[in-house]
Amino acid sequence: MPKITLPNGAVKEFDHAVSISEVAQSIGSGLARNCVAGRIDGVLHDACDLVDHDAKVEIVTPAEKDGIDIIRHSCAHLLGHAIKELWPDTKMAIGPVIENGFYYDVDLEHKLTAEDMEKLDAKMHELAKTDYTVVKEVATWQRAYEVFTERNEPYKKLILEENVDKNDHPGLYHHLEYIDMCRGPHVPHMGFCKHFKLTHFAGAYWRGNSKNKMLQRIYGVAFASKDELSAYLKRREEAAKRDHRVLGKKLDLYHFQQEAPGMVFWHNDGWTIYREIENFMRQMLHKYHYIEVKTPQIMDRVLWERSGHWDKYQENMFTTSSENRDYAIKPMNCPGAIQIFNSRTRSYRDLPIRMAEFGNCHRNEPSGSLHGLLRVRAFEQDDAHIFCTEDQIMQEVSDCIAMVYDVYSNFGFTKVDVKLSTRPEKRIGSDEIWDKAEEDLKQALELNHLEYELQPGEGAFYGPKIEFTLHDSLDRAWQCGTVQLDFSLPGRLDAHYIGEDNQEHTPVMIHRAMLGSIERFLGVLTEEFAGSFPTWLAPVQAVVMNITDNQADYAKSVANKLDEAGIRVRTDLRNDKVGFKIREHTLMRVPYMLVCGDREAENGCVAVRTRTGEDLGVMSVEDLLKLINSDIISRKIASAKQDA
RNA sequence: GCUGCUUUGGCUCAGAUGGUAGAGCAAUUGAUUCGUAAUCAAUAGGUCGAGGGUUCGAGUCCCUCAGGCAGCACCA
Repeated sequence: MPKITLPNGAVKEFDHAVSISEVAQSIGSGLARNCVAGRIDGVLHDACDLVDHDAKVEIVTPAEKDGIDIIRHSCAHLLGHAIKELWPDTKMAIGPVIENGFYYDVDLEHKLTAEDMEKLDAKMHELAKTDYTVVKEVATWQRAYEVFTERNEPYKKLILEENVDKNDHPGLYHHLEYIDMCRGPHVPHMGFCKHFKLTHFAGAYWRGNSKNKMLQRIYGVAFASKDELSAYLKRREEAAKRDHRVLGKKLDLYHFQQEAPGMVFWHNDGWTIYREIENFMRQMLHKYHYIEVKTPQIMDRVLWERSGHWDKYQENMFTTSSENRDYAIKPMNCPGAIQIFNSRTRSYRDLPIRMAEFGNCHRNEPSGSLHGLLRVRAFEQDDAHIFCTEDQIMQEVSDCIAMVYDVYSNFGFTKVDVKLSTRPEKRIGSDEIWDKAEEDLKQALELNHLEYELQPGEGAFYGPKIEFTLHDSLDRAWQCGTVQLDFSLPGRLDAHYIGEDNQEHTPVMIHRAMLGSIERFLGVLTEEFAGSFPTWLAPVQAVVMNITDNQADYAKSVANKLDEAGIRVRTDLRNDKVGFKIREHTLMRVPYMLVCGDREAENGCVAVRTRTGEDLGVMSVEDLLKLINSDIISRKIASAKQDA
């Protein structure tokens, strides 16, 4: 006699155990039609699952996140159903839900092609259209094993053997002829799975391990409605236009070429932004009381052996040799910083020492990992190493975090993910110091009121770390800022200071970057602004243009005034229509376009138009300067974030 | 690095079934001097990522290498 409490507080009594779909039916036929699954006392269940005790029951529909995710999950099954019809010898691995969609990893001799994707997509739609009922079977381990033995599904059997307890009751979902194993829940019938699209194929290792066989991964997106699906696809298209690799070419910022894979040729305009970012960071270094140093690009291999990098990262280091000595091109700056620390005797009174370096690093990253500016082989870190005592960790880390947000806010970033990675299994240092270090990082995060994701076991072997992640236009995450504690390197490289007790102590080293690498940061920034850099960063801040040759000299004089005032200004005196020039510089995202016609020349004024198409009217050069300078000083970002 | 795809003039792209390359934009030149997202015309410019091979003949088929793209793996 279950008594069922609904979300609105209403209570329904039944004289028998009822399924969730029956509960939905008892509320209304409309809700029943939309019932994808349900929650019994907060736990997700299939619509066919029975409620046999007093419980709170909620009906899950496609209107909520769980509902649409269930549809996505069922789409993965649908994919399995369809692919087995087209290629019966396909071996199914795993098919989970991901953001906006799903994928399925399959093992199939035949290499799937673009045409195959269309065929598969069509087959899935065809099957879903019949709105067949999905039948859930709660099986025994044995039964499931037999099913997949009979169906020749070695990966499903492996999952059973390695991941499922023999006393468990795995769910078998029958999609007509096709059977998949899943915790569920799944849709009760396939009519829910209408608005999906297969998007691409890629390789993926079984169990995510590169030692294992590579399977074919089939990606798809799915939504509750046709509109949501097409809106999503449209968004993707728009996002692709903001790709920093596309914009980098269009805006003439930089280029890559075959002879230097993963290394940037910065053009004037890109390099201008780069330098502005550096300048800004130097101001921040001053504000947060850092000193700045510069260390050699190449150092003897012995140093890298001592630091431990040779052992661990040899494969990824560029090397060179001369006169029978082996050198490594630095992949990071810490050993260099320690040499400076070690260059004289340090007292506890000197600590903390905050030693910044715009360090150029080279890492021989795997070819397949290179990605525009976001993953390169040569880059400049806005690096710093803080040498401090254990007691100072908390304060220093907290200051670093505050600085990260100070820095990011100047660039207008709103979506910053924070992660805390704690002790891995293989590590150095005592548990006591790890306890303290992790606690310090945690407290520092909390002190700064940050929500963060805990990543247990993901820390470096030498210490825990905080990561700050930014996102590109397709929402791929890129680690930029980081604050890492290091209990290893100072000791390995003989860093020490004299303590209050007149004894030698090893300092703790905090390794920290705000932007990460200027290259990556600039890449993310380009996508964030869709190329419309705020005025303080814009490579060209204003273009002065004439209407006819009559005003050429006047236009030049205006440009000169701006130039003398430190504005990055260019002239466009070409014999072309203003409309043409406006269009061109708008596409180049120049913040201010200044038109000089006879009227302006007579009055010593300019007509001002912004890249967003706004007409600011006619004003004096002095007023214009005030306007531009206020943008620059405030690092104004409004109106910059427009679509590409 | 792995799997798949891809690589044609500065850029973006066409070039079924193999018979020695086309367009738009940009560029150059000329005309036009015309007030806020593209004035008109003409000209020039590729041997098709590199190297092999098959063929009477290859941008077009095969192999090797390199770059790029998507994802996986990696990311001090």
